[in-house]
Amino acid sequence: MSEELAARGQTTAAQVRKDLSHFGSFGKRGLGYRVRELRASLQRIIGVDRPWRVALVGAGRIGLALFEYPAFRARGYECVAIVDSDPEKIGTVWGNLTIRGPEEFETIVASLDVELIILAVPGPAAQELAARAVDAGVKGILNFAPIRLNVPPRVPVEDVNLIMELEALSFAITQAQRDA
Amino acid sequence: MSEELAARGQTTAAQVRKDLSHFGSFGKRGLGYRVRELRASLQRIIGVDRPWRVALVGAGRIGLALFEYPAFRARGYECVAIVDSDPEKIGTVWGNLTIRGPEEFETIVASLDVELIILAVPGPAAQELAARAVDAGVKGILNFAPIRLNVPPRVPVEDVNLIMELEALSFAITQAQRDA
DNA sequence: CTACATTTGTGAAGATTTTCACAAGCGAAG
DNA sequence: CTTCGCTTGTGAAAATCTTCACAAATGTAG
Repeated sequence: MSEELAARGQTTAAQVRKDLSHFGSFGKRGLGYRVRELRASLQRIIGVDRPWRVALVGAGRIGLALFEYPAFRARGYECVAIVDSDPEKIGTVWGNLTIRGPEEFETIVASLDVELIILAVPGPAAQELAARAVDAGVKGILNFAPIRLNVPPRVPVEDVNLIMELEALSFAITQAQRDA
Repeated sequence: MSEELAARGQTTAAQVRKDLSHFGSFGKRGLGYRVRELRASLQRIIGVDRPWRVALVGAGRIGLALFEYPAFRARGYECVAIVDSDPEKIGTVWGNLTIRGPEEFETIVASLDVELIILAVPGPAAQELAARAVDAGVKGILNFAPIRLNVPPRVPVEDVNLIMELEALSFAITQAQRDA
């Protein structure tokens, strides 16, 4: 069973068991893990056993792509607001939401109880919006802007930097060719 | 100087120096690093001292967002072809490129010398297209499909899984609250 | 109830990564 | 030419992570 999980996760059985042991004991010796139970336990540990309220900040191409990505909602991330600074876009309707202006940002976060933001704005605007989000009570940021956000350590930030991903590929390929 | 680089990279001076030492000696003791030189050396090591030819596979929202992202071209990643399976899209023009059908995929890769693909198609289609890309000579894959691609180890794959990034945020927040 | 076949959970060993701390080298100043 | 202040490059130590290997459980069969 831990063997099977290891194969799926591209790791080893011992690693799976050790990792799980950091959070508790989930299996039965001689038997394995009961899948539904393990799944539920892990969901609780990760914190995805309840929905999360998300605001999309930046209604550009990336913002749109994310907004339309059905897996988000399916996994419990519910987009409750969209903010953009482009006057052309403010007032536009996407799905069931109307795009709001940045001056309403704090109000929106507070009134809709936004916990996470997806920050998909150009680099220069990102830092200020991140700071305002944190002040307004946002608890985490998924950052697509190619800058390192300066926020208090209690607010986790996940950076998505596609350029760096491509560079990692370039490096791996270059390296492999050098060895050959 | 290594201090400054460390601050920027959210790490320590010793780490910066140790990391660099794996590839050679770039600074001058007592002096620091000459920025232009170091930069050029690193670009050569990473393999971004020359352009890379990229094909976009999947012309959905994500594909479009990436295609329009100016930083790609600016960093030397040149999109030379777009492939999609939707008959509605085939023949459509994006920028300077016409969207091609998947039956032309191998021909395109060979004739245009595609080295990397950005795989932005729904999960079920991804594995087959990845395999075909590898057979056609593609050297690396940036994968947006939420599956683990099965390709030979000589072909590096970088996965971008936005759900997992959000889950990492959920976990960090949940964990922090538990500690408090 | 006992022996057996399993598979987890986990200390201990081994491997890797990070940090420490300092010698080696460099330019400047005298 | 020598001394001094500074910063890199790097062995050694410390910390962390991964693998190993086996005792502790658990169900099954006799």
